[in-house]
Formats: sequence, structure tokens, C-alpha cells
Amino acid sequence: MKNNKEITIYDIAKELNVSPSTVSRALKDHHSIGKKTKKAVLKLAQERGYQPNTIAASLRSNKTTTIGVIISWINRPFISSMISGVETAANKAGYNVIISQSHDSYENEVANAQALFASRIQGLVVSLAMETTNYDHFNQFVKKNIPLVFVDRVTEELNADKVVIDNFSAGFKATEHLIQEGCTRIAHIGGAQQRNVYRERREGYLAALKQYNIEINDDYIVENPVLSSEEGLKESEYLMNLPNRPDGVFCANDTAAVSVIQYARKVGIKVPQELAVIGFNNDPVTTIIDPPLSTVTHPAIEMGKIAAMQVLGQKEHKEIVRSQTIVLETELLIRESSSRRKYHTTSGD
Amino acid sequence: MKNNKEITIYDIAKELNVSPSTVSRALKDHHSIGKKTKKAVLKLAQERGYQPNTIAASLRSNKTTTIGVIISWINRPFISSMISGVETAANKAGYNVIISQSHDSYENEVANAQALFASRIQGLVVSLAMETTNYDHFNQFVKKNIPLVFVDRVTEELNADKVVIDNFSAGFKATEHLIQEGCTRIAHIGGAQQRNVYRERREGYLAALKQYNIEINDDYIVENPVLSSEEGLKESEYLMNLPNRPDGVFCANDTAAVSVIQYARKVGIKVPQELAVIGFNNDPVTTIIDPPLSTVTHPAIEMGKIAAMQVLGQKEHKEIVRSQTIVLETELLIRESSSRRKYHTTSGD
DNA sequence: TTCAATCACGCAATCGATTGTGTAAAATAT
DNA sequence: ATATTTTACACAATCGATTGCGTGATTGAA
Repeated sequence: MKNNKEITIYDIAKELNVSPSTVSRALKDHHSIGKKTKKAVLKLAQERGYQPNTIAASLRSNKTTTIGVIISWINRPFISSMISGVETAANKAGYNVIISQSHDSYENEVANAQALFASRIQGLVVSLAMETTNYDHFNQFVKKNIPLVFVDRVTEELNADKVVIDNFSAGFKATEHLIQEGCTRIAHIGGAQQRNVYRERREGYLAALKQYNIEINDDYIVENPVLSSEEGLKESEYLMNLPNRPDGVFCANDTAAVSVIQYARKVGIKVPQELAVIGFNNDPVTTIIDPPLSTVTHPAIEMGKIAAMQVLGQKEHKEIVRSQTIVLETELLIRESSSRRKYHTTSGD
Repeated sequence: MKNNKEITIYDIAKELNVSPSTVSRALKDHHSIGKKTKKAVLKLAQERGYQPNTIAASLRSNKTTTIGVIISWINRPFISSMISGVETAANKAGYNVIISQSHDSYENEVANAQALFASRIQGLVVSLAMETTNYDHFNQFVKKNIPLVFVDRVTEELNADKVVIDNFSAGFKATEHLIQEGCTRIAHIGGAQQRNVYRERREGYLAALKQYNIEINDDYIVENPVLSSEEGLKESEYLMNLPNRPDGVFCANDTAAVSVIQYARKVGIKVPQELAVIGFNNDPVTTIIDPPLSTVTHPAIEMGKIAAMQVLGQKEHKEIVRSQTIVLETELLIRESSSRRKYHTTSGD
């Protein structure tokens, strides 16, 4: 078996006594190739199991069929679902997806961007690392007109497309809901404020309090750069031991919200009667925890799909439409953890 | 700004009045290049921001720095963690990772394998689709000596490396645990039996029953090809309405096990007193559900890392050591859902 | 001083597909 | 029958990096 050698258009050309250019054109159904020649080429290519060498084509055309994705951690529900959307859409368009994790570190993010740039990706989907405050490593893509789309964790400092949700409005609605459930001392566990998502959610929270004439108490507002389970427990302990402890908490993610419920259970605070809790993301755990956690849905898969389509769609244009921001709808999911007036399991109001 | 043109070794060569081959060799620290020349080349390359064109190098060397991954769904805890491990290890070795989802469909898996093969990946990590029973689409990799490693869901029908856990033993231990907790009517919710993981877990279950002289009741054994929440509820309903309903259930994944607990709660069956439940995977939900779910841990991230290292490690060898199977340890995590004798939250026995 | 190593580098082919340009032959028009 | 298109293909350059082979110059040895 001479499986070592891949079959090329030269092999086919030689066997058919035509030139490689004819084979190349025949394979792409070029008009200037005769019908019999085309058929013969197609047939032989089929028989020999010809596989076009995409590397060679890429070298010649200076194009690849690959897009890159940079995210914090792939093994998080929102992220992996988002990537699933990217992969599905890209795959449908015949593109490969290279993923790389920043592990929420700025340094890694820079290194990943370099590596992907060197790999000549045709587009890049990014959800920023928690740490990142400098965005220079993305400029090379902008300069070379490589489509760059930010998802969820975005920045205004770059002239790039964005696919986001309305975090302000979602934060507002979540907080408003707690108010309508009768909460008067509403706390907020937020994330790193340099990240738009956490900043905007907090702003929505503040705006809701203001609108309903509820005094803002800085003691009730914590900023946690990790928002893990463990950190969530720590913040819960802090909040629950305040002199005048909160009767409602809006958490910037579900992980922290689950921790609040677990802490409350441990110290005997009743949820939602004594403490209403609402999270963010609609992670799978929200329906498992007892009581089920109210939250805000993120259309993760769809965000990924749209981001991929943005990246691929604008590829053709010479004049790129920059700074397009696509805002997707969120939904307030009211479950038992925040239903102080009545006890539904399904969405109310 | 003439950012359109990438800078190449030819540009550097011309500017320094040397040949491109000298530049190429200087950049790789070849011994036959003089020190001053090397320094000059490195310096200019640095200044001009030279980025080696990996596409051209790939064409010449017939090698890429890319490995592929085919999995069912990326947005599942075990899978995304496994990929995280693959990505981390591959990245450290300077490799890119292309992922593609089969969505558990055979057709997609075949298409993905083709696409990755055409992309000239240097290695492939696969966790088989639920449906797959024919493995011909992987033969092309074997024939071309492209490292192929199966993870978790493997097959014996191919001469390839495998990274697995001892599913039989894990199934045995899980069932034995239920027996030791006093269960006498132990049911099993299993997955598609053509997949080794589900087959072996069931065999472990059967072996444990046999060893402890417990009669095997076929009514207690169900095979579900999906093992989703919904399907888990259906199977729970079936099992709990049997004339002599089980007092213990070993589920082949945590998703189904959680459904069992939820169903039991709904119909007022006490877990673990009336029904002990144990799952598999140690998904995040296992610590959220009430009562916490006993389960078997999967070292997901490590499996991914090892798979990646297998793929990359054997790259150098000319004579490939085939059929190496690496078996990783699992751990029985005993939580409240199966602790009928005593109530611990931590591991017992 | 002369011959042989060693050093430092250039030449040119190669990887496979693509594409602008050129050119016979066949088809159509005048 | 001659001029003009059209058809159908070949030639050769190109994309950028790599590498076997060759060669002039320098160094060391005898």
C-alpha cells in the first residue's frame, strides 16, 4: 500500500494527459473546461480518493477556513453552550473552529491572540478574560481587517462587532422583581467592574432601587472578581451577618446565587420568605437547587451562532461595517427562590 | 500603512543582502550560520514584526500544528472539562485544537472525521457518538499513521490508543455500595449498550449482584439511549410503579440520577430511606441536589490532558505503539442520597 | 607553504493548488 | 473561402518556508 503519498492534481493530470491547471479548473467546474474532460477528471478524482490539499490552497489564496475562539474557561455552562453555537454555525459554513482558553488571565489571552493570529484565522470570536483591561492584542486583527466579534464580555475600546444582552435592563428587571416581591433591603453580589456585564448589571440594580425610592446602602453591594461557589459563600456570610441583614439578593451569576441559598439553608434563613434570591445565566443547577432559583436567561447557543455568522458574514465585504452591536433578548425566569408572595414553580407576573 | 503585506523571510533577506535560506536557517538557529548574521536577522525580524507563515511551513513539511477533537456535545460538564484538559495540554505543546461536535449522530461524526482529515490534523481525540457502530471513518487516520486516541467512549474494533476509566469496576463498586447500605432490590438505568461505558457499568452492576447472591430482575434493568432529564423521569416513573419497586438505583449518569431523586420527591418516596440513589460522573449538580447525590468521579480534565499527550507524544515515533490503553482511577463519592445507614456528607466506609 | 577541514552562505528545487496569459483548433459569421 | 469568435486547454509564475547540494573563503594542520 502506497498510502504514504496523498494524491494530488498532478497525479490526476499525468494519468489523464492533461495539465494540472486543467484538473484544478475541472474540479471547480470552470467554464473553460470541456465536458468530457471534466467528467474524466471528476471520475478519476473520485476513484483515487482525491482530497484537495487545503494547506496549499491556503498558501496560495492567503485564506484559511478557520476561525478562532478565545474564552475564559470552556467548562462553564454558558461558555460551552456559546461555543456549541459557534461551532454549529461555523461547521455549517464549512469552517473549522479553534478554541483557546484564557483561564481569565490577561497574559494567556494575549498569547492566545498571538497564536491565533499566526495561524491565519479568518475571524475571531472573543469573550474577554476577567482581568483584561488593555486591548492592544486585538488591534492586529482590526488592522488586517480580520472580522472580530466580542460576545457577552465586550469592550467599547475597540471598533469591533458585539453580541450581547441588555445587562442593564436585565439587572433592572431582576431587582424590580425583588422589590415587587416586597423586598426592601436588597443586596447585590457583583463581579469585576471592568467587565461590562457586571458593571451594567449593577447599574440596572442601582437604577431600579432609585426608581422605587429605595435608599442605596453600600454595605449591601459587594464586588467579587471570581464569583465562584466558595467566594459566593464568603460573600453570603458577610451579607447575612450585617446588622440589618438584606431580605433580597440579586447575584450577578447563578453560581453565587446558589451559594447564597446554600448558606441561608445552613444558618436557617428561609428562602424566599426571609431572603429572596435571584441569579443570572439560567445554569442547569438553577432547577436542581431547592428552592429552584429565579434567574435571567442568556440565549447562549444563539449568541454563539450569531457571533459566528457575524464573523463569517462580513468576510465578503471590502468595506466592513464596524461597531455593529447585536442585543439579544433576555427573559426573567421567576422561580420559587424569589417568590415571596405566592409559590409558583413556573414564571409568574 | 502598508499593513496589507505580511513580512516574509524574503523581505528580510533582501534588506540584509543575504539569501532567504540564510534567513530561514538563522531563525532556527542553524549551526552553519554565522553569529553576526544570526543576530542581524533576529534583530530585523523582531523590528519588522516578522511572523512565520505556518501555512507555508505546513505545506513544505506536510505537517500542521493542529489536533482535532470529536465529541458528542461540548456543552456537557464531563465533555467540556475533558476538552479543557486537551486544550491546556495541546496549547502548552504549541498545538491548536479544532473541535467538532457529532451531536451523537453517526453521520455527523463521519463528516467531522472527513473534515478534520482534510484539514491535515496531526492527531485526533475522539469520544464516540452514541449511535456509532461502524468505525471505518477512522481508518484513514490509522492508515496514515495519524495518532488516534479514544477517550471514555471507545471501541475495541480499532487499533488505537484509549484513555478510559474502569467502568466495570466502578459499576461494581457503586452497586456493592448500595448492597452494603442494605438495598435488596437494586435497579439500573443504563445507556446504549453498544457504548463500552454503559455496557461495562451494567456488567459491573450485574457482577456485584451475582457476587452478593442477589437475584437479577430484568424488570429492574432499563436501557435508555439518551439519559437526559426527561428520559430519566420516564424511567423513574416506570421503575417506581413496578409491583415490587426497587429500593436502590444505580444510574449510568448523574443527569438520570437527579431525575430519579426529583421524581421520588414528587411522589413522596424518601431518598435515601426508601430509595437509595447513586449516579455517575460527579457533575456539578450532584452537590446541589437535595439530598446530595452519591456518584463516581471521572477525572475529566486529566483524561483530556493524557489523551492530548498521547496524541502528541507518539508523533515522533516511526513505529507506533498501538493499542495502548490507559486506565485512570475513579473514586466512589458517597453522599446522602445513598447513605441509608448513617448520614454523612463526606465519603464514608 | 600546502593540503585538508571547517565555516558561512547561496542556488534551486520542492510542497500542491491557483490563475493570468498565450495559443492551437473548432465553430460561427461574413 | 476568409475573417472572427469561441472553445479548450497548456505554460509558467506565485504563495513562503525549507533543505540537499555546492562553493568560495577562512582556519588549522602537516
